[in-house]
Parts: sequence; structure tokens; C-alpha cells
Amino acid sequence: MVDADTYWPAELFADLDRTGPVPLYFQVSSRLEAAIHSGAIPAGGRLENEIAIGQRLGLSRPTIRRAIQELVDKGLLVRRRGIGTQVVQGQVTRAVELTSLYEDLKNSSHVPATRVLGHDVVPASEIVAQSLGLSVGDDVVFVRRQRSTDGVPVAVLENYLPLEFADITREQLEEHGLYEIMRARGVTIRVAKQKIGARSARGDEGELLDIDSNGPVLTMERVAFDDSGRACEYGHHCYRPDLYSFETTLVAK
Amino acid sequence: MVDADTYWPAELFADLDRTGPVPLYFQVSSRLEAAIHSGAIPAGGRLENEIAIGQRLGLSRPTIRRAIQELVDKGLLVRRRGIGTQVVQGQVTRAVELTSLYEDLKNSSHVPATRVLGHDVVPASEIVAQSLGLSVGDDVVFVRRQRSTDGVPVAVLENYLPLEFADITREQLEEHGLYEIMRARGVTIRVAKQKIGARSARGDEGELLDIDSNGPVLTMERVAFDDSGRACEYGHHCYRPDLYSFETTLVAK
DNA sequence: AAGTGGTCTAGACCACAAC
DNA sequence: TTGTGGTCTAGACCACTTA
Repeated sequence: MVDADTYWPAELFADLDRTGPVPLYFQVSSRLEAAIHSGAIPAGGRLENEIAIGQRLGLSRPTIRRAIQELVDKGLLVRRRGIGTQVVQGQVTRAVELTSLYEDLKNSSHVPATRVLGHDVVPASEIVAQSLGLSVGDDVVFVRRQRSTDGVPVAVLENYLPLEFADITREQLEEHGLYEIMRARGVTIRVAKQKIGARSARGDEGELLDIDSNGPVLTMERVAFDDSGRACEYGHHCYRPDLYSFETTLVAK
Repeated sequence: MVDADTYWPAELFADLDRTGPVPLYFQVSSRLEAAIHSGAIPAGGRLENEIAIGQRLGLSRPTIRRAIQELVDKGLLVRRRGIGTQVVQGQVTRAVELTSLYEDLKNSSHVPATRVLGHDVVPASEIVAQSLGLSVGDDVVFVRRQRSTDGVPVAVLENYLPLEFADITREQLEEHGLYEIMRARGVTIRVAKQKIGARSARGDEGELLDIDSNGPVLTMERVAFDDSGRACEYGHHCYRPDLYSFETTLVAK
């Protein structure tokens, strides 16, 4: 059953809960992910086949398949037909991350803060109207914030929201994230489409980010959609590039 | 069966092929995607429930579920328990894209070109060694290229590869993409972990990109893994920010 | 109460890779 | 030939939403 070159830390899977609200596939995948991150299943290590794992845990093959698929989609595992399932050598990214100052800030107990620079109802420009599915000139809520971490400014955030959010207060914006405020009002973000780029700072951005007035900034433009597929936020953000970067994992289809 | 407010362009699903190599769930999801992009199922429109669709097509519910899940993962559909499945208002992103010069270049019949700036075997630095899972000082292949589109330089690409790729020729690099060359040698990229950021141009980058010598550049650092989970490429690229940006779609778990 | 998606089962057949 | 993952079926029960 257990080849010399396959790994299965059975002790991690002793306490599956069939009665609680947590799906079985999620219990399996999260324990498997922990086993990979802890090194109990090393980089390059092979897993048993899906049916054997299922018998071992008393679960059906589709449930095991789904658990494994979750980690394939995260880029932690690789599956090949006729071969088996192996752990990706993913430890390296941690080392890469450590080279940036942002990670130092992030790993230390950082204190985020928000300063509200603007908070108005304005007519929608063409790009805002298109993004939110409105007409040019329709009223929208405009919010401009400066985000800091441990007292160091890291981003200038400009957001446009539908008029239903007109009663959001300055105090709310200073103490909570925008998505947090929206969720408290029953609006949950489900999908976001983003464009990441770079340009020179302009206007007061250099001053607000404490960098050269025309120094480089990292930019992110985003349209977010809620539960029902309705566009409910358009944002244009710029970040201090020495303190912020975007990390993604891509998996070939 | 067909509510006034659900959509199902049955004619698009008349020719499912049960004998060919294309999975049924893929045939369904790709036709569904086409129906959404064409507007046959409009933004905000609702789909029938999964079981009804299955009966309509003579397929089981899990197969239909998987087809729908593909499009949920792409950010085209949203599902809610007790409610149903709806199309996300995603058309807006196309409008956003059109605002960038990059898209203009991309939509015109663009001609990509590659100039090889450097092509050597060098000892691995610490970051290269960590990324590729080697030891500092081990020999690796280093490639530096300038990528142009329609004669306009858009990127400077620096890549480090394991020594097994030492026999790649300058001519191959000028006529094919790096992944294309690797695939022809039996190495398929399956997972990539990348970090996107910004900084000022340095060294000869400004000259190579035809921008100010210290102007802003968009950067991408990447480690790619093959079929077996082995790291097989480390790259550090920089892009002209007025000609290039990264677009992603995020879906809440 | 009725309808929806979320989860789970216990099989089956197939394509592909290795021996 | 054997073992692997890839696909597919025909049900089942549940949680959640709306009416």
C-alpha cells in the first residue's frame, strides 16, 4: 500500500468531523496543505493514489479528488495521468518574498491606518459610468483615502461607489476597510477584475506617499461585483513600489 | 420549465459529441461562455437550475455542475444557494482595456520581435539558486532579451535556466518564445509564482525601452515549475508601463 | 412549502504512462 | 499488464432563500 516513495501522515487525518458544517473535502485539503507546509510531505514527494487515500479515510473517491483539486488550483500539487500526484517545490517563494521591505513590515506586527482625503457625491465620468453600469453624469460616491502601515504611507486609494452607499460616514472609512463596510450593509464582493500597471506619480501623490513628486508608483484599477453580478465598486489605487507588490500563482489549464 | 426570466439558447447545444476526445463538461462550458459573450444570455440574466439543464441535454447533474463551475472560476457566472446562477456584468472590462495603448497595439496585427542581448553560462547568485533549488555558484544559463512589438520596445527579459538548457541557441531565442523552446524539449510549464511591482529604470533599461533613463518601469519576477513540480525557470522582467499591464480576475472562495 | 445550489456516495469506463 | 488520474452516471441528503 504505502510505497517507499509515497507520503501519507495518517495522524493528521484522525479527527475528521462528519457532523459539523465544514465540508469533508475542505477538512482533507486543509490538513493536506498543512502537511505540505510543515514539510511532513516534502517538496517533490508523491501522494498515494486517490482510491487508496479514500479507503484510508473512509471517503469516496470524488471527495478525495476535490480535496486534491483545491491544492492543485493553489499551485501546491501537480497531477499527471498514469504517474500520480506530487508536491510542487514551492518553498522558494517564501525566500523571494523576504527580500522585499514590504514583507518586513507585514511580518512585524504592523498597524494599518486610514486618512480620508475626500468624501463626496460627484457626477460619474465616462470610465466610472462604464465600470459601474451607469450613465455619464449620474451621481456616484467618491472616496479618496491615504493608507499607512506603521505610520508609513503605502497607498492612495480612489474609489467610486453607487449612490446607495452615500450614507457611509467619514468615521466608518477611517476605522474599517471599504469591503468590510460594504459587507456590513449586506453587499458581498464575489468577483473582481483588476489591471495592474505603473506610471510616474502626479498631482499630490508624491507628497502623500512620501516619495519624489514624479517618482514611480504601482497602480491598480479594479471593478468589483457582488453576489448578484452587479458592479458595485470602481477603484483606482496607487502604491509606493518599494513597500508594495502583487503576488499571484498561475496554474496551466 | 423555462421561466420568463431564465435563459437557455438550446440551439447552441444541439451538437454535443459523446465519442470524441473533448470532455462533455468542456463542450457545455465553452458553448455557454460563447452564449454569454455574444449576449444570447445577457448580463444579469439567470440560468435554469442544474438538474433542468442536465435533463435538457441528457447529461448528469455533476457534469453540468462542472461546466458551470468552470465559468464561475473565470468570473463569468455567480452562484447562490437557494437563488440560482446569474451572469456577471463583465462587459465593462473590455471598455477599460480599450483605454490602454497596449490594447491598441495588441488588437492591430502586431509583429513581435526578440533581440538577444546576452546569452551565457554564469554562476547562480543567491536568489537564483534559491529559486531554482540549486546551490550558490552552481552554473546556470542566463539569457537577456529585448522584446518589441511592431518595432516598439516593450520589455527587457532576464531569465535563468538549469544547465540542461545550455544548448539552446541564439537563433532559437530570436525566433521562438522561451516556453515554446522548453516545450519542444519536453518540458511543460504547469505552475508559475510571480510578483508584480514597479521601480525606476536602471542601467541601460531606459535606453532599451526608449524611455527616460530613470523613468518608471513595471516589473515581474517569476519562478516557473514543470510537470513534476521542479523549478525550471527564474525570470526578472521589466516592461514599459505605457505599453504593458497585467489583468487578472479574482473570485472569492 | 417549494426551489435552489452544496455536498457526498459507489460504482463505471477510459486514456495514458510505466514496466 | 498494471496502475494512475480523467471523466461520467444516477442517485441521495442537506442548507439556504423565497414565498
